[in-house]
Amino acid sequence: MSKSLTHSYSRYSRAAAGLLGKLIRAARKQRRLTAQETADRAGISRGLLQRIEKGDPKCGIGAVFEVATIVGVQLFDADEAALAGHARQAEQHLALLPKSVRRSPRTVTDDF
Amino acid sequence: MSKSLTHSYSRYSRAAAGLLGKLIRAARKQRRLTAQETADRAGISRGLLQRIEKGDPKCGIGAVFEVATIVGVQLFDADEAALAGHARQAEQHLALLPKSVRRSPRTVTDDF
DNA sequence: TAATATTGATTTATATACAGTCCATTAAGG
DNA sequence: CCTTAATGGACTGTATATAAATCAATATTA
Repeated sequence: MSKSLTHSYSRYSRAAAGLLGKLIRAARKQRRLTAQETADRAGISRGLLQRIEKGDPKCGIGAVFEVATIVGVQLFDADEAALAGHARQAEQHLALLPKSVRRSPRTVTDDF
Repeated sequence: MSKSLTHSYSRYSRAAAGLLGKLIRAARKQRRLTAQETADRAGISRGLLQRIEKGDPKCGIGAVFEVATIVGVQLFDADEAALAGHARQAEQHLALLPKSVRRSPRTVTDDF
């Protein structure tokens, strides 16, 4: 079954993916890297790189991050150390919250 | 063909995906959203949400962004306006660069 | 503690992401 | 210019991402 994913992403998500693609493309050009060379280094195909730069939301996030790193686009702060720090922080914070969530029958609206 | 993707992501990419997952999970708990409810709103399955929160790099970036938005994790600055601005900027910048890159036979090293 | 909801994990079937290839077009640089 | 490389599409086959369903374990609230 599965309805072939009629589902479309929110404007924000599409904008975010598109922006990231453009940033990657600009960064790649700045570094004067060929699409092929960049793809090779990222371990992906040139076709996938095209989709990433075009902002295709269906691209794997790992591949996108990989390319972003290679061309010098940093999504979060900076180095791995910072990343690890963030992760630890997120986890500690998590520890203070209940491990599962019991929802009271409340209605919520999506607005973004 | 296709070697079943022996390729593994760089430490940074894996860390970034993992961090994002943890941030999403923490944010979801803070908002007291059920996994099921969050998945429903994002238009994805609960299983995929689990993988996203676990930091699986193979998850589609669109799905990840969608969930991130829903639970209130902003990757870039803030609102769509800012996003559009960034995109415009990235594009203008791009316009100043050569449309294709001609590489001089130069060797480069990956170090991240 | 009892009752119930949430989670984590696993399994299966199907849609599709991706690699690989080819071709036409465009653009760089001699 | 002319040559050659880079890019943008399109197409195909295969691996796999994803939805859906189920079950056991865990956590929450009454």
